[in-house]
Amino acid sequence: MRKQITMRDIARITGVSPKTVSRVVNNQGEISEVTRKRVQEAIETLGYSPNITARSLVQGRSNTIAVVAWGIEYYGPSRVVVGIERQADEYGYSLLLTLLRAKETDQKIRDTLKDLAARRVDGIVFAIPEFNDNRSWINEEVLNRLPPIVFLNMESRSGINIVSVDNKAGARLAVTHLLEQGRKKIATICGPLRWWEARQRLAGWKEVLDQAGFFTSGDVIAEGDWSAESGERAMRQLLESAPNIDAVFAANDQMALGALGVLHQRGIDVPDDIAVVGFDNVPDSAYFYPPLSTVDQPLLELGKVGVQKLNQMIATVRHDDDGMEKSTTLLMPKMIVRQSSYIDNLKKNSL
Amino acid sequence: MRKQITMRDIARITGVSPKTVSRVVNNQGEISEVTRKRVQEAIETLGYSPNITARSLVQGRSNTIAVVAWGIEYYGPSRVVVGIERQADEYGYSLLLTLLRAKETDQKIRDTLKDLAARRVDGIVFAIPEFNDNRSWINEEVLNRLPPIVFLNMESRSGINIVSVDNKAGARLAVTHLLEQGRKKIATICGPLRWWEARQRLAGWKEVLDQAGFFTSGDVIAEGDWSAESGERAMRQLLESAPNIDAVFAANDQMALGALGVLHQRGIDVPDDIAVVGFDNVPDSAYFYPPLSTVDQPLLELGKVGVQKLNQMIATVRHDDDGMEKSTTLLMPKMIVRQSSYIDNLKKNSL
DNA sequence: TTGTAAGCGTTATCAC
DNA sequence: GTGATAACGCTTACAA
Repeated sequence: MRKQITMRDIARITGVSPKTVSRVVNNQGEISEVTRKRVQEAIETLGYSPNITARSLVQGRSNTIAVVAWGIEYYGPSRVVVGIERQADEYGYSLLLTLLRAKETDQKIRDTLKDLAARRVDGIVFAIPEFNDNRSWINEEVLNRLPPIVFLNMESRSGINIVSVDNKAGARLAVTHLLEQGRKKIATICGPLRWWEARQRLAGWKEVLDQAGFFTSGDVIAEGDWSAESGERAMRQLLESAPNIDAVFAANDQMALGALGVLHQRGIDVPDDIAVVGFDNVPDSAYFYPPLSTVDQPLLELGKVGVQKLNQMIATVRHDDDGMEKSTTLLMPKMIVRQSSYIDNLKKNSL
Repeated sequence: MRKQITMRDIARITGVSPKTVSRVVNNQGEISEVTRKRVQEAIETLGYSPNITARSLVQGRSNTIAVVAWGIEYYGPSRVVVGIERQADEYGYSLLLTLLRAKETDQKIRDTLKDLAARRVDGIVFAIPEFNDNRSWINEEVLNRLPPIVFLNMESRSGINIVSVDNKAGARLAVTHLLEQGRKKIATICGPLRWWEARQRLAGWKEVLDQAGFFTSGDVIAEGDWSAESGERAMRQLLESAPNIDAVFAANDQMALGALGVLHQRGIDVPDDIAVVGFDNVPDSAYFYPPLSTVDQPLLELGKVGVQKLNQMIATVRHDDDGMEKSTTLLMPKMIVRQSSYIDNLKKNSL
């Protein structure tokens, strides 16, 4: 990586014009085999590498999209980023990764986005979970100054493009499954309720139980913070406030894991005494003790569909079809039944 | 994001030269308060955003570094990327993320790096684990055509900059701990031995046992593939080939988790009958049943130190001090003792 | 304190 | 098929 070799250098050496070198590099236009060969050889031997920055400048597009994400050290967010990267790669985009902390101010978020706009990324995937009022900065004026942007996992809303997993439906799956297993008193360890996803999962739980005519009073709800430790706390609280429960729906697998630990300590059998269902289907959940029933989210797909939608927006903007309809796409989770909630008929009969 | 507003536009409107606008934008040079205000206002109202691509072109630096990574859906790799992102952000670099699959060919790796060079990233963090011969492409000729590059977690080697966690030392910690707990027949579930890290961990296990004069024959070694499922298989194999073991060192927490599952099924008590130690300290490991003793790797730091080193390389190249010494930096893991390997004295006496 | 001119390395346009 | 010329939007020298 000494002095940069430019197109001009290649042109001078091979005795052609820079534009011809450009044509060879980009495989465009008709070129005689002779010159093409000669140019290509010069490129090889000199180790010429086209300066993509310059190309971006003149073409007005960077072939780069940015993802603004949070918490990629956790399973869910990192899966989503993987999906985003794969689809971006497929489309030929490079991926700029920007990580935010959980509690960023509005100002910080806007500065980050402004910076991405300055870097002239072609589009942005906003993959920060919705909580508190961290969507309050969204308005037409701000969006107009930004490249095309698609939001992941947030409440449906007009004027912007969104792709979300249907968390409420996922919770419904879990609780319905528990009802089908004959459970009657189903408590929940919900996530932090300042998170939209946590509220959705709680709402799904409530919806099914309300319809079935079961209680959903406060004593069968314990709020955690997604961590296993908070799951322990919540489980202890539930055993106190509602000792006669026969099932727990935890809003994520970590909290379910914490709950399992408490149940072991107390000698409460899972699933015979209390069934447990989680949410997320983290890989380890199949090896928890006992293997955890859970709700699988299509996280890879969430990322992919997000980029697909973004790519459409980018294409639309380019063609000046100022009219791409903004919409929300919902992705469906599915139920994974394992031993923490399932008693097979053989055993059931003998109980 | 309609037509791009340029410096010229701002200049024309405020009646100053483009260069003055540039000075305002970059806070450089002395400018009268009057013009600065005027320019700034114009920038605000027009929503001007400087084109960083153009700046990169003229300055010959992109203020971007790239990370080439693998498996960020797993805890370890994602932590490393987080560390990289943080340090990059601190230095003012943007981060380009490129993900590779496990089994990429040499050619694919080289193409990827070539592309990053074309994008004129200022440096590259190569965070692909070393396995098989996926380092065989490294040679001076290739490196010379690449921006500064630092390698993470690979065998020490002259001519390149490396930052690694000392996996062998980590394994030694684990096995030493088990010996101190009075264990005498310590088996291991090692990782796939085509991985450098797996070989290191196995070597650490062997080293300590050899020194202590204990057996390390094949029947106390079972190879897994890092997955919990392979941990199950390996544990079953060990119980068959060496039924009298009193401890297992698993080369990662997932495999330890699988092993725990098998031990439960067989009614073998952990840690009374068999102690188990893992490696990685994934967050969930504190909530396994029983809580897992493990070796904590400084993964965030690995990423950070990598970027620090890279930043030095970048600075060195710029100053044409062609002489930054290439070196390997080793980071030390630490032992985390939990209940899967620890019997406190009270209980010990009563056994 | 501010302006002018040149150039960064490409590609687009239009000509030959 | 190939080339000349003018951008792209900014910064660096150097002037004023």
